[in-house]
Amino acid sequence: MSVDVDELHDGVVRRLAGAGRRHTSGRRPVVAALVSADGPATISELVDLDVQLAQSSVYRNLAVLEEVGAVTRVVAHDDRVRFELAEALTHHPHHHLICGNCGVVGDFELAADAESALRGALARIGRSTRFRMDLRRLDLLGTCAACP
Amino acid sequence: MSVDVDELHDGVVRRLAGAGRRHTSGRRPVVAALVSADGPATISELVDLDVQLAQSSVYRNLAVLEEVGAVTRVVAHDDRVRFELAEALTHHPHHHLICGNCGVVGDFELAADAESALRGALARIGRSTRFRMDLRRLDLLGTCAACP
DNA sequence: TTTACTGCAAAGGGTTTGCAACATG
DNA sequence: CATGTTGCAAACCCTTTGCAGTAAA
Repeated sequence: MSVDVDELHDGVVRRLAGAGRRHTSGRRPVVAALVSADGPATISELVDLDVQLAQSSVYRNLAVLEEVGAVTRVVAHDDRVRFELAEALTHHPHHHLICGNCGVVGDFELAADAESALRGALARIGRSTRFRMDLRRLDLLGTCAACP
Repeated sequence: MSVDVDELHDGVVRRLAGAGRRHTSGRRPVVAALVSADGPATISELVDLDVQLAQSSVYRNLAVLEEVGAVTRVVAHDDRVRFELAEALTHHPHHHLICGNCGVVGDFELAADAESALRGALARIGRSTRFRMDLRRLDLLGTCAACP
């Protein structure tokens, strides 16, 4: 991921501090793992990366980091929840491609014109429904290369 | 839902029979509940509709109905899984609007031109990624009318 | 020094499964 | 009648919570 890691780290610290939370030895590796992950990571993946960390702490830290706006919860397949760094920190707006078979999640970006066209269409949809559309999430289901 | 219920029912029976499964008293009410539901229903909603049914049977029947292509699993919020009748039976292609706050799910359709434009864009995305895009699912996250 | 945070283990809650009885084709 | 199906209850698995000790600011 081509992100300035230090700047990203500062962003996390700033957000934590702003909410009266601390930047601890248990949070740091979680963020680091999310930085190096090439897509939304499951909790068990994060736990496995650092056996030192207690599962419960990872759960709690992800909750805090989400609360603070540093990470985003990604709902993909039916089983596990996944997390990724918030776009506010990565400056990499993207959407998700979900494999309907195995549940793996990938990221993709839309070209600027496609993105704005889509946003326009969605805004119209939002007006005609009982939903306020903000395109906070656009997930697509397909089949990944590894699946039949 | 403006669907020919008898035809739909026949479709379910046909699919079950084709897979060597039986159309039973436990499956019928599940399908009926999905027909009357105005959107993807959670399993607990389905169980509550007919207290006669054992939870485990509802789970198993939904799995069978999905296997047979009669119902579709909808992944929405982080907690509960939802199910809806397969489009092959309802002939009502649609996408989903998910409330990012409370998790409620609504359906929506795209105008034909918007739909085909979107499909074109997605086909291009699929080619540039490791995914085979088939637009089997297009879920959008917004905020429902009932949430702040 | 205050109080957020951590680890451990136990509790929760939705989903799955084993098994014996039952019902469908 | 052969075998798919059902109910019940126990087993599972991921996630959450209580608590006492620890460590950030």
